[in-house]
Amino acid sequence: MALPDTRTKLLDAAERLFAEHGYRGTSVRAITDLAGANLAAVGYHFGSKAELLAAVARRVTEPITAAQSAGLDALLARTPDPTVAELVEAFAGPLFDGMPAGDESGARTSRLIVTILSDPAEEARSWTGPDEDAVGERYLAAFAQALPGLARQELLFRMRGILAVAAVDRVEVYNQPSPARPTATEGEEARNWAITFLTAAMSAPPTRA
Amino acid sequence: MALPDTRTKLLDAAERLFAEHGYRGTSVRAITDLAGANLAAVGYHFGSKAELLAAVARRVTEPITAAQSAGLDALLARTPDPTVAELVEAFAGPLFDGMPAGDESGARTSRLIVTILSDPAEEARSWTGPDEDAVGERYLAAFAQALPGLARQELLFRMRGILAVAAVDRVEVYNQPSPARPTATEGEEARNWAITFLTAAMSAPPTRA
DNA sequence: CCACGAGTCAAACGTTCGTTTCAATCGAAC
DNA sequence: GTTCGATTGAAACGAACGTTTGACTCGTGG
Repeated sequence: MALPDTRTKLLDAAERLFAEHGYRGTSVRAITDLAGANLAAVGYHFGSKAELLAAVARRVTEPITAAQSAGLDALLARTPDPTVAELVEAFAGPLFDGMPAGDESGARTSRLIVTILSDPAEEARSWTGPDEDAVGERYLAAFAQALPGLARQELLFRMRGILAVAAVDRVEVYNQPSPARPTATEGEEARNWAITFLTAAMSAPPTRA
Repeated sequence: MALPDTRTKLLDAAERLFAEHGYRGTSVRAITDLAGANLAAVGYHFGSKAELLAAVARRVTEPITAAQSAGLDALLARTPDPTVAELVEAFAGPLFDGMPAGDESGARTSRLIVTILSDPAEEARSWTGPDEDAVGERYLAAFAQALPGLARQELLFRMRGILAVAAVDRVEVYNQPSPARPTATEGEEARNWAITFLTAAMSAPPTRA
């Protein structure tokens, strides 16, 4: 691990390039060049470009999903009835925490999320695994308990809204030229703004039919 | 206009295919095939694939921007101090109205918006023109008046949140297989949910520093 | 000392891409 | 009836793509 092996270097390079230029906009040659590896290394270690994307997506989303799950565990251990604000913090927080702003890796991570989430390439679709689904279901139940009277469909809509804000927000930030990038404190600020924004949104009374 | 000319047929085909498969995932050949035109027609009428995308983006965003602008005009004509709810309705409403759900064109439009908004292709960047910027500035001022005490930066963050929810929401809907697509009443429902969600979010008190 | 398997390498494969070329076509103006 | 500009047609261009191949390197176990 001191010296990253070729497989890890490929994952790093692919993560960065997929985040910057999308799946289709990134060539295998660009990945292997950045990784300092041979062109055939992708085929050897991952089988194909699409499987490399899947591996990258797994590596990026796993810690976020784990943090969301652990956050809900900690919350429920403290109280059986978490507030909406607490749930939003636990659910949306990790979506921003993967991003130590100031470091490029943060914006890269979020950029990758939205890229994968919205990439029209067939290979990028249905990237969520059973883990993501399970965590989503748990939060869905917790939010339903904290928001009685809200129809399941509308609740689903609102949880998608959380993902939308968390993911898309950083796109334009990332696209800005380097000097305009957010500093570390600005990144923290954005996180707090998002929590405020989303807590209020989630707490809204049900829409009258 | 009864018989659409080649140029219009190319715009229609490109809009649909860009929305479904993204800029890079759509070949010029696929566009001309769907339009029933010759391969060289894109080069002749638009110069290049990138300029065709710009023309499509312009055609899609223009009516939305116009509706947002007219909505703000109507609002300000009625009262000098619109509420946050009224502003959200006027700003976010047109983002959903371009989408007569049940018809495919709606989902296509929103899909195209998020595709263009988040497409990592350089050609798809900086697609906003002076019109979009001007409307955004006017709403920014109106929201600032309705939300005194909110820092400009946080207000900008929240307005990006509106775009995020309006655009991303429909991505997963569109990706679902046909039978699961929303019906017309479901589309109306989503619009109302979004207004509720976003009005509450925009009305949140400023984040404490 | 040798044999073996994992990993790397340069090279080439066939395909698809955006664009360009130039001849053919067509309707309207003269 | 002919000329002319606008448009369309078939074909080809070079470049870039993902993938595959087969030889080579090298540390390790027999």
